[in-house]
Amino acid sequence: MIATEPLQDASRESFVEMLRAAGLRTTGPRLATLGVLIQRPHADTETVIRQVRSELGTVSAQAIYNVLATLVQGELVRRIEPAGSPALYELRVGDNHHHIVCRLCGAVADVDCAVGHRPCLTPSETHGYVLDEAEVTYWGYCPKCQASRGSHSASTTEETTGN
Amino acid sequence: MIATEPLQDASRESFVEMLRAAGLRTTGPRLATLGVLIQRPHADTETVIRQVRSELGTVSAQAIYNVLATLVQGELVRRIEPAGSPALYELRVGDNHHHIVCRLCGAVADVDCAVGHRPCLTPSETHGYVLDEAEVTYWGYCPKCQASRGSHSASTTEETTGN
DNA sequence: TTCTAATTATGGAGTAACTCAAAAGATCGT
DNA sequence: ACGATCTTTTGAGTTACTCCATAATTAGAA
Repeated sequence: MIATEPLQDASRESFVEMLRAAGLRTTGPRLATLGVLIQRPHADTETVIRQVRSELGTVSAQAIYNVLATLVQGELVRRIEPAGSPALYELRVGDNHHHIVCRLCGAVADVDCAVGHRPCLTPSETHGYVLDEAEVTYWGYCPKCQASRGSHSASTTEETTGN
Repeated sequence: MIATEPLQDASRESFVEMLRAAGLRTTGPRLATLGVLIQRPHADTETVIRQVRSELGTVSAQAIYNVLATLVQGELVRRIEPAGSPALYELRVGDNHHHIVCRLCGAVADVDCAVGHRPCLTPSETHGYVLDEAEVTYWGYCPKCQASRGSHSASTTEETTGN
């Protein structure tokens, strides 16, 4: 499942459109990165690098850092950074959804936000701050880690994420 | 305001008690760290190191990393890690309060949680996860950064935090 | 109070996850 | 196809840690 994904090919057209709509040039690393993120929501940088390389051959890590930063800035990609985890990236943007993170293996799952737009919650006291977003991170144990409780056998398998 | 703070001396007794209650030995770096955190909620490691040194003289950075980790484990201190920021530490534990973070300067303020115990929110769909905490981070602009909008003059002054 | 066992601090090395900058290369409007 | 502009490469540098072996300190027993 490394060369010529049908899924990728099918999405390629829309990726090009997405990039153009954001005023960005279409380059190999950008298309490949979008392809990885469609297949692996919540991928970290290292996963994106590995997957993009398996598709395109040699690509510098710096290029991927640039691509991800550009896509985030262009609002095609959202970056999250749960405590203790490196940055994770996802294609789902604009719906202000939230995340559940497993304390043991770091697996991430999406949770729809009941409100759906930012900020979905507002505190009673804002200390003079002007708020535009409420980010909610739920912490707990994923199904797999619940099974192997006590024997803390983390990091061997993941769940909803695909690192 | 560097040597012999009255505040510190007043709190010293209760710090000793806190440590003993958690089954921890009372050492200089630990007492000094607690002292710093009472004066500067949301201090980062580097701030704690600097302040502890100004009080005790030479203390290794590693010692402070150890102290902070120990205090967090003993539940005397809470560690938060807003995206884009190094770890921050605070003495307020056990009330499940939340935080407002300034997008420009990183200043952090506390927000009381209406519910007050964990988890204060529960999502509709948990994907099989067992949840024990809902962490809310509000993002926005602190009063000082609102004043200097557009001219992005961040990082010069802080607000509620004291880095 | 002194000793001993366990814990804690030091110093030095090492790592992950980035960021910065200059030069070579690719993209796209014309 | 051309050239201005944007991307990628290459390589160095930074931050915020973590790991380890050794030395120092502490708490509680004798």
